[in-house]
Amino acid sequence: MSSSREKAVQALLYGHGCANKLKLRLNKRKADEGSVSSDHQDLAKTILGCFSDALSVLIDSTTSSSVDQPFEISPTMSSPCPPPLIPNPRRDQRVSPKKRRTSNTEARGENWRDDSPAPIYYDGYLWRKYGQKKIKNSDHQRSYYRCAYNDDHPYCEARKHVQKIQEDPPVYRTTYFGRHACPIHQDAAFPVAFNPADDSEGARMIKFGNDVDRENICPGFQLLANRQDQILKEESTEEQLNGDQDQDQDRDVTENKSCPSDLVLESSLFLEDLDLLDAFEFCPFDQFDFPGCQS
DNA sequence: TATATTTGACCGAT
DNA sequence: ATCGGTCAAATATA
Repeated sequence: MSSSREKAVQALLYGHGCANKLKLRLNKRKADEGSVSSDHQDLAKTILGCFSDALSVLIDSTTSSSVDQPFEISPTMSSPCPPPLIPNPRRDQRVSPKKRRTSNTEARGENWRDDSPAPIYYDGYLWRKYGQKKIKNSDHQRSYYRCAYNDDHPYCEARKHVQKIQEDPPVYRTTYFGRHACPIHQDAAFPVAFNPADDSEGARMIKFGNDVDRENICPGFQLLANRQDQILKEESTEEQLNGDQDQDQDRDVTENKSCPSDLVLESSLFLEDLDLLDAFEFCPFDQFDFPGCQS
């Protein structure tokens, strides 16, 4: 994918997350106060739909030449390499590879799952792809990623799988396994509430914390992260006080009983802090493009 | 040259 | 026997 298209997708993903957040806020306000006009709700819904449509168009046009290849916005954007013409004889001499993990998701420590119209590019962690596999009864391949710092810190067992599970609108499921044990990530910003207890209660929390490296790369990130953390805490408290309606909505997101496109990007960065971003002259889109931040 | 991705093979779980 | 997760050489890219 070209760089400009990549940036367009990133911007759309950000916009989609913002629109989604706005819609949820309006829904919640209506439930709480009943004072939200249906016009505003419709407007938010329309905006959300526009972002979804635009993403669908871009993603479709990106993947049309390689149907089974997941849509990737990878930092290095490598092109697919052709299959080797000659099998490597040394593969037969391989000695005792690592034992594979069980396929049981609980035993493997599945922590969190997220469905989105495009693979999550930026979730706060750095990942390295180590495999891709055709999955039975699925038209699409599953990509396997592990923590990019796993080479230096083999005890960090964090992994994630990404697979397209629905065609129209496109839905990509990202499943996270294990816990980051590498020093770089275990105290890092983002993503997931890795506490299974939280997950069982329908938590879709993104945890923002300290991340010195990212702050160094993108000035203003820490301020944003701290603010996001505060917002999430407030929302967490609000949700506990909320009625059944919101709880049911959360449960649907977590259990993936239904994954409407207007809910799948709940894990994206939140947006009502655009004023905050302006205040620090921090381009919200730069968060997806660290090389750009560095320049 | 260093680094990341691709992809067929390997192998444990079912 | 089949499936899915991982390995690691080959390859692509910066």
